[in-house]
Amino acid sequence: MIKIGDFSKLSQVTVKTLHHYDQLGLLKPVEVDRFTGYRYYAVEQLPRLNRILALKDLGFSLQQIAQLLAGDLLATEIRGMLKLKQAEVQQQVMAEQSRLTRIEARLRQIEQEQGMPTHEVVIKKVEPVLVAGVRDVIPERSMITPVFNRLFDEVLGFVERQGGKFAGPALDLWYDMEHADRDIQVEVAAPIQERLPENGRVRVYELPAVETMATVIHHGSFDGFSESYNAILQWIEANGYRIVGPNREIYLQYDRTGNPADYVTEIQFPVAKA
Amino acid sequence: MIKIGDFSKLSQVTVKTLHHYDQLGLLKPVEVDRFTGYRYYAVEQLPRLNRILALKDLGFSLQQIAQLLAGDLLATEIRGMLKLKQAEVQQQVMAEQSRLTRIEARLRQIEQEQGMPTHEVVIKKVEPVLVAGVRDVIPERSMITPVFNRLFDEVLGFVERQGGKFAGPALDLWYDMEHADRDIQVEVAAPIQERLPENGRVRVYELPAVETMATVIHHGSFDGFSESYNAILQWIEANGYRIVGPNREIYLQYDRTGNPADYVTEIQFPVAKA
DNA sequence: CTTGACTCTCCGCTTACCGGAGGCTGTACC
DNA sequence: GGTACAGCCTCCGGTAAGCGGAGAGTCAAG
Repeated sequence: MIKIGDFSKLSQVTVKTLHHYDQLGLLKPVEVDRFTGYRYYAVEQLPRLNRILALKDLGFSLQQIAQLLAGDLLATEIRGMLKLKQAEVQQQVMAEQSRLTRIEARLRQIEQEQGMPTHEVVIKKVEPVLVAGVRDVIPERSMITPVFNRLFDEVLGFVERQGGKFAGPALDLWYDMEHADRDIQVEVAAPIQERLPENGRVRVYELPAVETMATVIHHGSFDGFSESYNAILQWIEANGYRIVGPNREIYLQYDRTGNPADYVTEIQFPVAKA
Repeated sequence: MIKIGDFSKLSQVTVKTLHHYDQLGLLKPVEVDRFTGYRYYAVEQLPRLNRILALKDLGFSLQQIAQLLAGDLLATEIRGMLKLKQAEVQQQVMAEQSRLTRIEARLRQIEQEQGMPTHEVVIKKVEPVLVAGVRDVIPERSMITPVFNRLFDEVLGFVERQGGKFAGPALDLWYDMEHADRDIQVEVAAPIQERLPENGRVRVYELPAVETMATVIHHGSFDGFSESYNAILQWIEANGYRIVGPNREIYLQYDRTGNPADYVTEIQFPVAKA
């Protein structure tokens, strides 16, 4: 029977920690003086303490260790907890490694640009959206703006005539993944609250959810779009993703008659780990 | 100017988190209604929020992000923080991988033994200890106990005669790393509080510190020692360590006239990552 | 005007302890 | 036997990054 300080020295575990384990019931002293409250341990308790430390080292929480040490678990249950933990740690390792990749990419970027990059790419999950959309083909690049304006008017007019309600900013999709210069497949769409009957060229359907969407915010006129596109495409390349669907542009702030410097657009690319 | 809920939907960041960032000063709403306290955000704030998320993804704390975004850092300082973070994450990855190794070892052990292993190996750091020690050679295995008894008497008698004070349990060291059967080099030592003059065969010196010591607690008579030795040696092997010095045995609880079932001994092997 | 969806602040909770305050206790030394 | 002083006790608060909920006030639509 030794005092907590000596037990602490033997086991290399702080007194605070021993207090904590006592409180949790993980490792109770063999005796507690009823008058002074002093805790007395036995060296025979070292194996249990070591077991606690070993399990902690494997990544288990003290709660789980309490279960594991309670002794009322079957070998298969213990095996199950270990398997689970193994999977968790493997996840963790992969996450850290992709973090490393991103840090390296950022370091390279800093060398080049002498400062923090201006375009931040964020991975997010996108929910499905009910939209009214019109698809069309743009014959050549110079026609993009006029065609888009026409398509927006078409879709917005449709929703208005059908008495539908807008539910969020308008967006477009580029089905042409090869970046062709002519005959570009595009779609313009407006999120709506409730399903409307289709009419003419306008289709009403649900834009699919995307589990991993790489996104970047473009701030300012459309002239600078290519910069943002470069940034996100480079990021996708550098972080080992590949594009797996049409990209979207979401017009978070856009007014055809307003100041282009105030425009805010989100560019989205559905991606997956290469 | 949009309300927090809409900003939350746009950015996929919970309202709670936005509250938190506001409080920390990381991302203040462009306007707060002075009467209602309602927060109003602008879509132009999305880039900053995205930058926060990106840095968080790299593993930075919100405090560090606040610094990074304050803008009063030089490019070299930013680079330094990234380099540091990179090293940290690399450490982390290695730690997780060795954790995986340990989990696998434990799983194999469970398959074999149908339950939790009985000997827990723990890595610890050992401080230097001032000891009085006697070195000797044991001609053959059967002589271990008598020789040890004699050496213990020799050391303990020396300390007593010199008026020294014991500072912790007695221990021995096995210099013979090849596990020879005859002419085994051993040392028996007693920790003492203050330096004493050497005398006869007894040397007084400091046992070196060991950064990574693999240890296991053996509970019971010395007959079962080989089991504990097997356990720790297997563990060292399975976890990619190698032995880098003489192993020690520390007699935490030992009384030559007591019940051997109560003995508690700690076996220590200095190791390093292979 | 009412309802229901939002929003506010404040409080407590999470993990595995650490640090410190204020107050006993044990022991070594004179 | 007295007195330091180290050791021990309990209780409280803090850590990072929010989550959950209570209770109260606010906004927009019908």
